[in-house]
Amino acid sequence: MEINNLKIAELLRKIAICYSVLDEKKHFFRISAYERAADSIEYSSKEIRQIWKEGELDKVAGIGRGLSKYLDELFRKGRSMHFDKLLSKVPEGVFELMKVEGVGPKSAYKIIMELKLEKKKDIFESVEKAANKGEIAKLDGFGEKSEREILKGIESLENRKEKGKRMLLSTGLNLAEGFVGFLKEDNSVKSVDVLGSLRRKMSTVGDIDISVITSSASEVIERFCKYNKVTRVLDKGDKKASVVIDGLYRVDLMVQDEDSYGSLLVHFTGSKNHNIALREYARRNRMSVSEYGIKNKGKIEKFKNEKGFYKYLKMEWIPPELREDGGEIEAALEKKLPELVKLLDIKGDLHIHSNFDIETSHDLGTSGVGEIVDEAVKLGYKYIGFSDHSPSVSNHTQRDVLELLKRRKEYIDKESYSFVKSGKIRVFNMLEVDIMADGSLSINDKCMDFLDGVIASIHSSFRQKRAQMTKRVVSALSHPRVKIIGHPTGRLLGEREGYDLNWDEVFDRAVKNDKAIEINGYPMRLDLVDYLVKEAVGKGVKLVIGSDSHDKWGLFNMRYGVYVGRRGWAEKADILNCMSYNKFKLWLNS
DNA sequence: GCCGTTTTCGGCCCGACTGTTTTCAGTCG
Repeated sequence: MEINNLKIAELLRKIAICYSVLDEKKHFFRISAYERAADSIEYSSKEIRQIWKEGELDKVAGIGRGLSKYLDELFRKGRSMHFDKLLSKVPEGVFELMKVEGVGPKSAYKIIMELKLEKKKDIFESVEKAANKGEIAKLDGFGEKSEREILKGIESLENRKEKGKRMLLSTGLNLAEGFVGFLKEDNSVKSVDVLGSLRRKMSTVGDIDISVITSSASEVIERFCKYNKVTRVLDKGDKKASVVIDGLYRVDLMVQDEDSYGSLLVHFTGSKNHNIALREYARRNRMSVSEYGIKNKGKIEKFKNEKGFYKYLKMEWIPPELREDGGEIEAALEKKLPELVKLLDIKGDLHIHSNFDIETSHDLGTSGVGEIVDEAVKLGYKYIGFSDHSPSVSNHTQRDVLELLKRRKEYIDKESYSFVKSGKIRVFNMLEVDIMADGSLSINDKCMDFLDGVIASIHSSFRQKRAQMTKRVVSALSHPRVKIIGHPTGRLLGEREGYDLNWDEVFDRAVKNDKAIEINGYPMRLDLVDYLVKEAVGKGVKLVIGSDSHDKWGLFNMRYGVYVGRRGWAEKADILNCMSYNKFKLWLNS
């Protein structure tokens, strides 16, 4: 397995931990340099190894001469003397034990070294044993309470079947909605907002952040901790509280007065790197930023809303989805932020599966064409496309396929007749065709001629090498009847990593052949991935957002696709299904 | 260890909460 960005980021974080264990004071800034380099690499849209091959390592943000040298050695020899030397000083169990809530590098190191657990295989079991004997409470700086908290932390970690698993954006938004409703029942609550990665609409989120304006903070914090899903209270203070819900997910509450609420919104919407970049910018201009306001010449300037906050820093208001320190601060200063695509800009949905049995080997939808069209009309769409999976290759001749397609078209026409006739909506007869292992397509040209448009997607042979995968996608992009590449990385969040393609080649071909790349809004896919959307937009690639719905409610997933587009800096003009019916049809037929 | 509309040297984001303390260290976001 070749070393990838995530692994490099993990390694650098481990090195940072080594430094803080060994002598945090001495290495204070070195530690944050390693952490920032790790973040930068983890969120890089390109593999760092590739960048190294091209000799551009020192152009990556957060990587300078020192890290370039170590990474160069790592890539050439598979290991770096410098990293290995540091790692050898800190037992592996330290990194494991740090997964426990409230246990950081110092505590983990101290427990393991003082109790001589460095050679133990199951560190959690060994620490549990020691804690039950009261050995941890005896250590300097620990007590009975912290011993109990560590035991609780290990227990809750082991209750979680998959440790550290992030939740889907859709799951997080739904859970947060429950909390918001509950908090709003309190009369003293003036306003509730969902912040953090949920507000930035990241495709997966690790926790839920909620903020409240209230006249009685302690009452609201009490109420928050008593919500029926809360299984554990982690922290509870005057201004904030943290709980675990369903034994799985962390929820943080922040309380603030109305006067400083704008600063709080900025602070807890983040991301961390956006905040750091904001503060560095403020510092360069002799100001200081916190969740209470902006300190200028010894006086704190307060802000009721975010617009005022950013304006004071001479910036445009930055949409939450862009707050990732990906150039948004520079753009906001120059007043050149993009006008991001909105859900209301979407005129049609082209990726919809019906329940018409077309004898496919993949999953069928569960709603009929009639009820789906009805729902689409209610959503205000001007056009939709039915894109069922193509019939299975092994069980059908191409003549069978054409026959099935004809029957399906009759069914679609009949079911949508009244809607189309009344002029409410137009319907495209499309298909989601498989890109086979050799790059050919699962139906022949004659069948494709029968359709209004083709989405081509990979549904098999996911483990091919990068070059072969790229060849498959590029050959589909070169087929005259294929207009859209569906869910281009094939990832399934929490289940399957996406395949890596040579994106430069794919995007260049898409532009050259006037094809579109799909942003799939199915919550588990959200694919094309946001940072690749940004790359694509930068190269002028046309995009289509599709819900990939398998029933009429699935049409609502369009919003998640739009969020991904927004995170990728996409404007209305980048998304083809923001065009009118006539323009879209013209493109489809071109 | 990184980085430059004050700087190739001398800075480096800010604050809450907890536990074990007797003024603070560790952890977290």
